[in-house]
Amino acid sequence: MRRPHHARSHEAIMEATSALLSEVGYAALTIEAVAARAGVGKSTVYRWWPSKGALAIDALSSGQPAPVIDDTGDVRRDLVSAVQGLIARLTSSAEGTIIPAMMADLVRDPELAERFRARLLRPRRALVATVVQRAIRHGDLMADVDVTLFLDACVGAVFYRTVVSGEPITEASADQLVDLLLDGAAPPRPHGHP
Amino acid sequence: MRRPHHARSHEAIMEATSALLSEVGYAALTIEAVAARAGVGKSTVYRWWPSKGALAIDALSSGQPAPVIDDTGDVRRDLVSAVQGLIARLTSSAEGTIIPAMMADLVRDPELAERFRARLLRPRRALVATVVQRAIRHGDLMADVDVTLFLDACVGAVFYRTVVSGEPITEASADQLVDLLLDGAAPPRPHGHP
Amino acid sequence: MRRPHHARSHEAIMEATSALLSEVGYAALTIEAVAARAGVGKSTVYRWWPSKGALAIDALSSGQPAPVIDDTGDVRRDLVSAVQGLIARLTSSAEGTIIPAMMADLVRDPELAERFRARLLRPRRALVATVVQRAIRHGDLMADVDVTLFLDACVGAVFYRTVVSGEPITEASADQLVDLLLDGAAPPRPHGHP
Amino acid sequence: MRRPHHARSHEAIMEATSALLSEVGYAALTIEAVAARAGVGKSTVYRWWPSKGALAIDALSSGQPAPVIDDTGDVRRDLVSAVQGLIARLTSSAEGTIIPAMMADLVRDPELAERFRARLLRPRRALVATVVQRAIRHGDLMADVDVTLFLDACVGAVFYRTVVSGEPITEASADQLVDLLLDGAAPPRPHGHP
DNA sequence: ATTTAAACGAGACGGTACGTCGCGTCTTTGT
DNA sequence: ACAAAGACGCGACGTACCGTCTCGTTTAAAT
Repeated sequence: MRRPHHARSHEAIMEATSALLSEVGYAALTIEAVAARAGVGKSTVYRWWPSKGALAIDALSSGQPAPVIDDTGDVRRDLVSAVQGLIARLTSSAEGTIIPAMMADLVRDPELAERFRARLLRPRRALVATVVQRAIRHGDLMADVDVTLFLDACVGAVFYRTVVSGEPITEASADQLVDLLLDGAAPPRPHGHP
Repeated sequence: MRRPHHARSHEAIMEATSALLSEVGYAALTIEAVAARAGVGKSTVYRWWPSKGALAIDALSSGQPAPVIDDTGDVRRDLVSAVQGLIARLTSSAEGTIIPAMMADLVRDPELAERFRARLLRPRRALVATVVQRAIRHGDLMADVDVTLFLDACVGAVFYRTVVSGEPITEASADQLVDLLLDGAAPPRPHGHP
Repeated sequence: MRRPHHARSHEAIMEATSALLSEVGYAALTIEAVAARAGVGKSTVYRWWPSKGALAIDALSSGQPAPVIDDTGDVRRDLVSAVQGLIARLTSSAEGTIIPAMMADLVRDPELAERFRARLLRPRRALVATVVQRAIRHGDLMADVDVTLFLDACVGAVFYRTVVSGEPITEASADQLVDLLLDGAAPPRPHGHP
Repeated sequence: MRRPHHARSHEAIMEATSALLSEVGYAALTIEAVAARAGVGKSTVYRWWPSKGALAIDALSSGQPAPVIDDTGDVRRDLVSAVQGLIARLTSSAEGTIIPAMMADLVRDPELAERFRARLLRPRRALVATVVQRAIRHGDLMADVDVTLFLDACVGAVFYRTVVSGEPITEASADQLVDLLLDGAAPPRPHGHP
């Protein structure tokens, strides 16, 4: 069973990390500063966390306020609302900068990536997945929809636009995107695929 | 007219950067190493490039082999082929690692981000945009499709899945994705939107 | 009567110290390593020994094989043999390195120095002092010889040459040194001091 | 040809080292503190000096005031005066502590030992050697005296007594020692060795 | 053909953070 | 109850690059 590190230092470190993350961002976060701020030796940080990435992931996930996802039964409406939440989160400089900034590390370090997915990604995805799966059961989405791919397209579009392509994005974009994903870009055909 | 930096060193620096990028990746790329490898003083590098990000972008864009996009007239087929190419590029460790690794810097440095988009992104996007726009003209895609959003969804899904969600992705995923984007996830309705 | 620390750990610590001293030397000796090697907690070591110097002194003195000094009655011969033994000990890398290495600590810590003298130095000096004192009684050395100074000159010359001046020294040097100390460097004068 | 490092930093480092040596001693001297005190980056120190030992040796030798050795022609008197100087230097806490403290390092690091001998030892020895050699030429010392051994015995006795045996030593001891080395401990014999 | 100014290679410089090691003290755990 | 195990705050280690800054030296344009 995992030893629940001496509670004192653990908490101090998490708090220091959160504070520094929002003050200076991920790139300028240093383990040295975390330790100093937490009133803790560097080795104590290194003893429990293998890298600043792990530190940041734990700090983010321990302080997160359980994001709420609407679940009214109307897929379109629920998805739009979820996407709007995502856009808000990615464009508010706090989180919106941290996660892309961590990507360089995620790409290099598979263990870190797994920690990221387990602690930050999957919990949030599960919420949206629920909405999608119920919609499938209700016949509002086609039975053969690949839920995972659908989620990737949904979140990926927002993420990519925000971070990579840099095109302007507003909460209004949420409608467009959801329409695209639900109705497709091709004109409706009389009886399915030709 | 601006003197185009002394050809000698410029080329040597670009070559050294490319070589190091593929040998050690973006994160471990250092300007010191580039200068040393190019047989050039550090200040010569700094004179012409403001950051290692700029260096990498120029190195990547100067050596790129003009990606070819099929343009057969069949949107679905052309898009699938383009997405397959994208998947191949992002999962081959070379380029697939470099671009995500640069994101931390892109997010912090708007000028760098602009350089990235101008040199690497827009040229490639333009090719696919052409395909999409013609499809619109031919009536194969709906007239009100937002081309930019469509591209972001298309590329973003692949990018996000590869780098962030980490779900398995193969060239076969290209079909699924294109189907989703063209036909939508909702079941076809008899006469358009209710 | 003083409880002789729990025999088990005491012995294990002494053995670990001796082993490490001969493997890595005094400078690289650490209390952490001693404790680990002895299968003992660090605090157990600290409970009984105040410093690594004390540890080393005890380890050296507990394992020493009672150096034998010739005592044939011929001062010159006995001294030469004693000096040869000293040279051998100081130039064999094991002990020869440990004692000079401890000097930094001896100079800083008077209690440690006293422990060093009591446990390692005086026992050995006493043996040679015996030889010298008998020689004085027999008239082979002058009555006003300061035994302590004589011993310091004798051992100091060897020690200093070995460790500080670094001049080559062999067992043959023993003869030269003893001759110098017994006969002096000045030419013999007809009737004693003028 | 040796590059005479950028004079600025070189001097600042030497001064900081000297100051710290006399304030905290050799054992507590840290390169970090030297750099800080000199207003210099650590790497600048490491660039020019391989170890704190080298730093200390250079600092000591660069600031030394050319010790004066009496050379009156009377060997006994000159030697006594030289030994008195030596005693004074070794018992004044400044130098007296530094050199023994360095010995642990000298013993481990032959290059450092050589630097020590070249910069600190040989210059001083040369002065006394001159006195001894002239005495030999004048017939005041026997022709077959090994000058090096004589010096080692002379200095070694003082050094050893001060640092190792810890016996009390005063400037008066100088007379005793010189008498011992010049006249020997054995009673004068009528006509040389029997 | 000579001058002149820039760009150049080399690399020292003051810094910052790295990740590691051992200190000596203090706490927990298990027997 | 004691001792092993080892976490803790601390401080220094020696290394790697950062971005800036002299240094002479090419090198090619303008005289």
